[in-house]
Amino acid sequence: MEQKNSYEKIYDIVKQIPRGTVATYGQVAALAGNKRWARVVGYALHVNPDPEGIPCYRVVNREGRVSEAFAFGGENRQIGLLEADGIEVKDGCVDLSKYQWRKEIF
DNA sequence: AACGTGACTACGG
DNA sequence: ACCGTAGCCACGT
Repeated sequence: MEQKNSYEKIYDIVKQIPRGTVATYGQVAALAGNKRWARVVGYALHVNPDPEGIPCYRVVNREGRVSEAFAFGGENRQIGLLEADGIEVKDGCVDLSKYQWRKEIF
């Protein structure tokens, strides 16, 4: 018995985010099936059962701002990982215009 | 079963 | 342009 498609789908989307790219909650939610899942996406990442397989640090809000209540390691950890991916982070902000994943399809 | 909360987004004033 | 409120979905108490 599997958990459920909802969260699994969200995790699958996040896992598919290519290196050096970021995605917004709304985008992940839209790709998962419903844009209104933005909050659910946040919760799904909050429970983050596999932080090593699910790069939740590549998921940012609509502003391109990273989460304040980041879970595994701290926000500083997320910024470090993003920079390691080749993403420029400014005060916890990412330039979505340059790094947002497949924003074209949006 | 119902209310409240939350890593969100969008619209209105 | 900024701040406040509304909408949506899932989970915990």
